[in-house]
Amino acid sequence: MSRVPALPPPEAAAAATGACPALDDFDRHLLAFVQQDCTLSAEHMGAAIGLSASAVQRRLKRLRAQGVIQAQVAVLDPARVGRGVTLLAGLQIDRDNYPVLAALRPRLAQDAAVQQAWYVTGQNDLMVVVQVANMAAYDAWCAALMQALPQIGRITTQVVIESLKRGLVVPVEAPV
Amino acid sequence: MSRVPALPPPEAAAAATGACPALDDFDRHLLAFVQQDCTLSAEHMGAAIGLSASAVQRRLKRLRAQGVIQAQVAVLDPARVGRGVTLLAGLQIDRDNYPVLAALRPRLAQDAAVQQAWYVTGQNDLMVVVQVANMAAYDAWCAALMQALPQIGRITTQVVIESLKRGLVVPVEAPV
DNA sequence: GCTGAAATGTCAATTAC
DNA sequence: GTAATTGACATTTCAGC
Repeated sequence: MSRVPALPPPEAAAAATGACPALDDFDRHLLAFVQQDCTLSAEHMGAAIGLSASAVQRRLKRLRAQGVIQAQVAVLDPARVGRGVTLLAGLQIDRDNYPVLAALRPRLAQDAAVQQAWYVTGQNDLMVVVQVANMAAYDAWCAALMQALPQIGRITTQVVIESLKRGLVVPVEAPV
Repeated sequence: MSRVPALPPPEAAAAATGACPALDDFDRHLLAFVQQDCTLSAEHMGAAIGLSASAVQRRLKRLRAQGVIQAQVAVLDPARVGRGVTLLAGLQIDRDNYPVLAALRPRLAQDAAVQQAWYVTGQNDLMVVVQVANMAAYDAWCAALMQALPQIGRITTQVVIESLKRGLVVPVEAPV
């Protein structure tokens, strides 16, 4: 009759309500896996943590639907596609021109050279990671940005000599 | 005998040699696709750019083998896994202690809170993107780092108020 | 002690590689 | 052609009455 005793779902019930994304240990293990390699088969991951392939698929589907998994993407080597130069641009906005931040948002989003952008506290108002082919391209990028948005008072540049760590991996530990 | 006329590989032959990764328009289109969503089927992408599914799979396999595609990963929402606070830490190393950079490299690589790290020019020697649960955790992170490596003269912190753009997408345009 | 919801595992069928 | 994903169904566990 019974072949395998169904394993007890700890707080899985609460997670399925949809509202509160309470992740259990299975979820955390799966998230750790797919953050490193999302091409692993459900069977492979399930065998590693003690779940069937179907259960793994269901959980990943739920995590995608809940927005915990935002996307599954390929990471390229920038140098191999002709964008080997990375820079960190610190943007300072004049005190009286803070509304320009609203205009900056769509511009940064559409700008292919902009890889990441944060609105921050401190010396700069915005920090932008820019990926270009060479310094001339960066110079042109700065010129175009400052011409389009004169409210930008200053751009402080930090040239990346070497990228020591690159990724969007977020640690998924137990909530203690 | 022959059923389907072998499709003309433009500079694919040169690329397949392994040495020179000359990307053609098909490759660039595929890279643009998979950077946004690597779960798209080969058939879907092939139909969009005029290639068979098999051809798409061959090209993607080659791009992975060449290292153009470094990885395929899931991107998580940091807030949904309890790491909603992002900071940019600027590390300054004392002039006489530059060898500490060698010790920093493995430490940053193993530190789960460190998402990205660049060795840069300018005011700071290193810029580090740190992802933590709250400011207390960041304080502890700084304390641990400075205790482990006293050669770090100063850590300048920029707190991320809002992430305007997040990703590792690299534009893949024609070489021109 | 019984009933209902939720999650798992197994199997078959579809799809993609 | 092979492997993996998807959907359907029976079974088990837990919460509530």
